[in-house]
Amino acid sequence: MTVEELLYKYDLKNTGCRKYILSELLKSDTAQSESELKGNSDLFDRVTFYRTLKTLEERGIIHKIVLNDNSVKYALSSDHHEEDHLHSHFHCEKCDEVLCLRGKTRFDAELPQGFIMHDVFVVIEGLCADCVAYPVRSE
Amino acid sequence: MTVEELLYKYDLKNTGCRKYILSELLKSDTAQSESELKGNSDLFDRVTFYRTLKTLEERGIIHKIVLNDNSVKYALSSDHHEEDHLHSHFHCEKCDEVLCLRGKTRFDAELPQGFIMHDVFVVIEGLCADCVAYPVRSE
DNA sequence: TTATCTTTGCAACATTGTTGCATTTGAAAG
DNA sequence: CTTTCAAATGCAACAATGTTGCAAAGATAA
Repeated sequence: MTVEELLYKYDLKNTGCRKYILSELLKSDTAQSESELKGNSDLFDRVTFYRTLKTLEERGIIHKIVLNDNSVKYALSSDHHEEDHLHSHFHCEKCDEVLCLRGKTRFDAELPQGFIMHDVFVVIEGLCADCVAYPVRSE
Repeated sequence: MTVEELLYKYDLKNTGCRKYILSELLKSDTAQSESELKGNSDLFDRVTFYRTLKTLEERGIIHKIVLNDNSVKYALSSDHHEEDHLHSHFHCEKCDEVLCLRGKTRFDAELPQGFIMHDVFVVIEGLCADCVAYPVRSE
């Protein structure tokens, strides 16, 4: 799916910053932070980035992942994203990559009487296969 | 357990900000944000608060909960905290209270080949019993 | 092409995280 | 009770991020 198709599908105008962000996210299979998305390109204002990410998130094209160090990353949502209330991600402590784990996790909770559960956000901290296989000594 | 006993147990000096923060956390059964802890008291500098929370967290007396809106709350750790690698909390969308759910949750994941899991952080978003029972209309 | 609604850039401000350094304080030793 | 020293605190300062208002530029439909 191309960026243009994506924007058309979600009834959003075909603007520069949106195209830029979506194409960056389409390129990579891991979630990206705002600064990773920006890279060293100074194409758009910081506020434009902020608002564009907000819009894309509100429309459900992308979703936000808040990590335990309060950093934030963004990833494309899958089609059946809204139906799923369990949002699981893996965060590599070494290389900082974030991977969506849709459908690969199970969660269950006994809440106190009267509580209602809407959404569950899971962040797994650990090491990805690359960082296990090729640990970097220099640090 | 008193604040003084707690500090003694963890080999920390009996200082003003530590006593203040720990007594606030002992009072309440829910997690508190830095500003909630502070209240409108101006007893300690912002940086002192920040560093004290950091120290208490590093020593394992308290732990940090990062919510999906990137706000942060703190709660006292239970004794067997270190052994447990599943950290689950409930966040009420309405009243913003955060409750620890130690031992009340189960989690399971199929990670890709070679990945290693260290810790799992879960935040459940929903409504607490009070907010279900007495919904506030004005908003 | 024009008209209109949306997006963007810029200025500005709030909150939070973070460090360095000088001063004060806790508590252990004398 | 004093001295002493490491540790804690307050202050200044800066970075990163979140957020709003407003004017200028851009996208799309007529």
